[in-house]
Amino acid sequence: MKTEAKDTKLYHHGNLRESLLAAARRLLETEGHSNLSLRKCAQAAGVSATAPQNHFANKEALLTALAAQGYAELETYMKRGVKETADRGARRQAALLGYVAFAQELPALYELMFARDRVSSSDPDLLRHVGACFVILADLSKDFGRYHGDAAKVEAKQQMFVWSLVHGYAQLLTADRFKKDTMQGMNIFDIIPDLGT
Amino acid sequence: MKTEAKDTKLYHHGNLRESLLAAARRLLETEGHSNLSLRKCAQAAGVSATAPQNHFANKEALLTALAAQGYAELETYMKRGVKETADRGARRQAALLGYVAFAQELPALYELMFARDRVSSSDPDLLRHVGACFVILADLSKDFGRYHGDAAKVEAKQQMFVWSLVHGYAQLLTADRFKKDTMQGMNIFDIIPDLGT
DNA sequence: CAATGCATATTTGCATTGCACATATCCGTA
DNA sequence: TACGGATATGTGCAATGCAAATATGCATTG
Repeated sequence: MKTEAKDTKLYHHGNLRESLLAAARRLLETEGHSNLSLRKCAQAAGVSATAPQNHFANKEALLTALAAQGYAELETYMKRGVKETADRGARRQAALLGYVAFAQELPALYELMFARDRVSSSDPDLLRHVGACFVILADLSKDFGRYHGDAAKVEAKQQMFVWSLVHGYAQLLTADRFKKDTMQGMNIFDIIPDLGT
Repeated sequence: MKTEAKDTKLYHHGNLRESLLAAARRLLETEGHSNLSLRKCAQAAGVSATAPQNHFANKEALLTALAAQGYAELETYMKRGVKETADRGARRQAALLGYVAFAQELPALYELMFARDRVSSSDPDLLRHVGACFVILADLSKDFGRYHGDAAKVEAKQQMFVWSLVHGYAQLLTADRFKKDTMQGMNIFDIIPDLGT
C-alpha cells in the first residue's frame, strides 16, 4: 500500500512471540492478570491488535506460556546460590528461600502458575516445567522429617509436605494473610517446628 | 409505559443482591470465575443486564462479596463435626479435614478467596470473615509441634505453620499438582511428619 | 389521600476485548 | 521469476463492564 519503504519498520516483526511474552510479563506485574489483554500486549510489542493470534491460539494459550515460563524461572530461583557440593540441608535452605523470594518478587506470575481457570493445566510444555521444579523439590525433601512405613510412601509424604508448606507459606505471604504484628520478620524456616531429625 | 399490570412480575425484585450472589455461586463453580460476568448473573436472576450495579459498585465488589461468603462457609466446614468437648487434637483433625473438604468441593470459590487480583483484600466485610477463620485456625494450632523461644512468637509460628500447610495442601490438591501414583489416597495428616508432641 | 423522596430497576450508549475471517507482505526456494 | 508458506494486517461482530439518564414502586408525611 505505502509506496515509500520505511526500512526502520519491517512488516514482519521477526520475533513476535518472545516480544509478546515479554510485554505480557510486564503488564502482568503492573496491571494484574485480570487487566491483561491480548490487544495491550500487541500494542506494547508495536504490532496490530490481532497479530498475537498467529502465535497463540487464544488468550489461555498465552497465559499458559507465561505460566510455563514462570515455572522455568522458579527453577532458577531455587537453584540460585546452591552449590552442588553442599549437603542437602543447605541446599534445601537455599532452594526454599529462593522459592519464597520468587513468589514475593513476582506475585502475579506466581498466582497465575496455580490458577486452574486461566491456564490449560494439561499443556505439555507447562507440565514439563512443572516436572522440572518437582524434581528439585523431591530431591531436597529427602531426609526431611520422621515418617513411618514403606519407603516409597515416605518419600511421597515428604515431597507433599515440603511443597504444601512452602507453597502455602508463599501464597499466604503474598496474599497478605499474615497480618498480625508477631508474624512479621520471619522466614519459611522459622515456622517449621523441631522435626527431630 | 406498559398499560397492563403483570402482577406476577414485580418491577422491584426485592432481594436481588442475594439472588445475584446465589447465581454467581452457581456460575462460579460451573464456568469458572474468569467466565463469570455481571450480565450472566443478571440474566440468571431474571433482571436487566445493568441491574446488578445497584447492589455492587463493580465486578470486583461482587467477587469480593463472594469471597467473603466463602470464608464464612469455610468456617462452617471447619466447625462441622467438631464437638466442643473434644480435645484439641480431635478438634484439629476434624477442622483440617473440613478445610480440605471445602477446597475440594468448592475449588473455584476457594481459589477466588486467595486471588489477590480479583477481590479487594482491604474490604472490611471480607477481613471480618477472614479473621473469623483465623481464630479457629489459631485455636487448633496451639500445642502443635515443638518450638523454642518466647511464647507469643511460638504461637505465631504455630499458626503460620498450620495454615501454610493446610492451605498449600488444599490448593496443590485442587490444582492437580499431586499427580504421582504414590501420592493418591492420602489425607492431610498422612503428610505431616512425626512432630514428637 | 395526594405529594414527595428514596431505593430499586430499566434503557441507552460507549469503549474494550476475544476472536473469526479475509487480505496483504515477506522470504526462501524451485 | 513464480510460487507457497509463514507472518502480519484490517474488518467485523458479539460479549462485556460501566456510566448516565430514566422509570417504577413503596414508605413517609402533610
